[in-house]
Amino acid sequence: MILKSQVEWALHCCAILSSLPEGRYLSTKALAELHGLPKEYLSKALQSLSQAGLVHTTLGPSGGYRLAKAPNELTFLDVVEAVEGGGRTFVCQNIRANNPCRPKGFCESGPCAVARVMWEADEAWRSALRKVTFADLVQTLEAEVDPAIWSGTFQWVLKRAG
Amino acid sequence: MILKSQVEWALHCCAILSSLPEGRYLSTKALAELHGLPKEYLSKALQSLSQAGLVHTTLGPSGGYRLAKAPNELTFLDVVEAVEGGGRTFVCQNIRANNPCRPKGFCESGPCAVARVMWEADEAWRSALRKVTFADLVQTLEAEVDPAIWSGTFQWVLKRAG
DNA sequence: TCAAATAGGGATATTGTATATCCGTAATTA
DNA sequence: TAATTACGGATATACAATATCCCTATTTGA
Ligand code: SF4
Ligand code: SF4
Repeated sequence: MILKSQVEWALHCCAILSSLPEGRYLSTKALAELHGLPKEYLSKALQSLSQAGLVHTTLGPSGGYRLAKAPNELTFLDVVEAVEGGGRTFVCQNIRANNPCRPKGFCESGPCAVARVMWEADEAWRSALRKVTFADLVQTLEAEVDPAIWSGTFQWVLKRAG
Repeated sequence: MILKSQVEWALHCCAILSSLPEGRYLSTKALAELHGLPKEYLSKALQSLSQAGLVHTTLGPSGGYRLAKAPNELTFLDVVEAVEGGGRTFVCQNIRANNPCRPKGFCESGPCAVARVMWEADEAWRSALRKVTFADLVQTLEAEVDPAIWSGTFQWVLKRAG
């Protein structure tokens, strides 16, 4: 059970977009170059973000992406669910219904204890991701990343932002 | 990102083994029949439990599986990790290393903020599963499952347990 | 006005993992 | 001794993740 790599890509892209000045847009091409990723495939991840309403887009030269909300309104969970989907990690196949001791046509009353425990764990996972915003992330990165690289990257991005 | 169905199978099998009288063993064949599952494939899941040391096995006729620990010592996390593996759901591909603004050979100092957030969420998930034991589960099931089916299943199992 | 650049979407190929089955071996029991 | 079991290896199948390609509509800017 591993998250698709698109999740990492989308998280990094949103981190970059979070520190983009108001009103500027950054293209798929720039984001792909910056992270060393296949442009066409990264585009799919960004489209997922767009469909989820997390980013805003413009067309044409100098077009691209910007965040649709302020960084402190955008959570990790938003991004993860946009590309990974909001489904449960535990899908119940209702194998209890195969129990030969049950009378035919016996109807179960709701999800059983096993499934509920697993779903609570899912919720704990989501809850942890919901607590962290991209404002938090940028703050941490600013403190941790080498200042030369940080500002170098910022300049690199600004030069390409439309 | 979906858990394999083996996880559900293993959880159900451990639930059954939890209410098995001390010293008795239940075979793959019986467990497969009870849940309506392919015997050969279910066997792989049970072998995972065995390799993880969660169950004890005996060979020959009347052989099979029993829990290696008491039900209140066996957690959901034990079983889930035995069949799904203990790896992280977020695997960092270190795409920050592709940043063209970085000097060549620049060496990152440990995992970055993005990965840490994701790993903390994983830990929250694991923590939730670690809190629930099979003693808890059996207690819940006894209270919820139709008494006729519960005791019927118990008899069915006893008849086949070696 | 027009050429270039962009997001977006559909089609498709490739890869990898989950699912499932089959068979041989060693151990154990009745 | 014959039947039954766990176990592991090999293999086949189904499906999802990964990756690329191509076409369209839109917008920019020269
Ligand atoms: S016991 Fe729970 S998890 Fe298992 S099949 Fe029934 S509802 Fe699903
Ligand atoms: S920023 Fe974090 S998650 Fe992304 S590649 Fe670097 S270490 Fe991995």
